[in-house]
Amino acid sequence: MPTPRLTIPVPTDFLLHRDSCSYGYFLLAPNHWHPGDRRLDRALHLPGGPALVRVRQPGPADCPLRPKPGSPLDVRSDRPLSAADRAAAVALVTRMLRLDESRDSIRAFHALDPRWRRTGEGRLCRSPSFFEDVVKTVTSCNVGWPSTVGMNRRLCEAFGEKTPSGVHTFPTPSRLARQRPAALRGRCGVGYRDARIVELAKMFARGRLGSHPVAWYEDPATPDDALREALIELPGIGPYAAANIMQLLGRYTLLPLDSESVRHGRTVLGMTGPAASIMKRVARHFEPFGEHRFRSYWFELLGFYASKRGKPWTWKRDEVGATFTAAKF
DNA sequence: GGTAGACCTGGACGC
DNA sequence: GCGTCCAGGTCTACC
Repeated sequence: MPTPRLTIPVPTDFLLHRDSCSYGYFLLAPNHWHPGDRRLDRALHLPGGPALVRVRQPGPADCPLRPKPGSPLDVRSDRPLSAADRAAAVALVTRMLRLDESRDSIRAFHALDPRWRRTGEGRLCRSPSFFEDVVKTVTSCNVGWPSTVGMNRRLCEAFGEKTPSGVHTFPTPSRLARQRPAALRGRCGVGYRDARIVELAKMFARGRLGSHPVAWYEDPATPDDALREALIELPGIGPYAAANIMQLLGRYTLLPLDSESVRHGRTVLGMTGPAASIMKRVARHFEPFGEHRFRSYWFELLGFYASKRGKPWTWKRDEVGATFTAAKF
């Protein structure tokens, strides 16, 4: 029987507000975090058509905004969901919130870097699809954060599908693959990234990225070195983007070094000198964290942002989106 | 292999 | 309100 409601079990350490607001993508359309009632809204492509899901993790009756870790997610949709819709929604939310990342993986990270054991931080949110993660990464290159926010919002508005409540999904590869680059540039303000995004969309729509099937990139058995090499061959993907995509694929060995890494080296780690030298020293600084070094690096950055603006789950998307840039710290 | 400059947008700044 | 400058990662041409 179609119903607009479902429950999703989570790992015993999972906290929605902490773990869904753990990476900047939670601020990018079509994601919408509501700090007031600690709810994540997200428009999804489901077998029966687009639907908006509202994800909450209810706490006890006397304290509904303070769930116990591991409490199941309460998901409500803006339309009834068939069995196929429900199965797809569970799979997409699972990828987004990394519900399939084991507690052992989080424990291994905390064993190497105990600074995050008390808070329990370790999961990094991502997109419901590999394609969206790649496009979001491309839109984050060579621009400040407000531009990334704008590009993703306009991509959804121009080429996403509307759910019954009027929220747009993220565009599918096949939809973007059919566009002329000039349409993306004109309607979404993606600038010179236009042809690169369309080319990536065509590759995803065909099921092959460069010389490998899409599944090869998501396969945990694919060696890190081969994966990085293949990613860098893709249009719009350089060393920074490849390292970022790798962490989104659950490989935390590389650091996506950028201007923000230099800012962190200077203001938090007390490094001085030219940017290129600081980047190398930041990379060396995190080497002791081995295969979890990105998580150590990122949660250090996130802690710095939190010291300036409060915990991420208190950030309002539209306010933070307009003003949040590393250069301001 | 390393480096310089173009790419495009939006924010900051000066007037 | 307008014009100019600048930041940001990738790509290409060139040495």
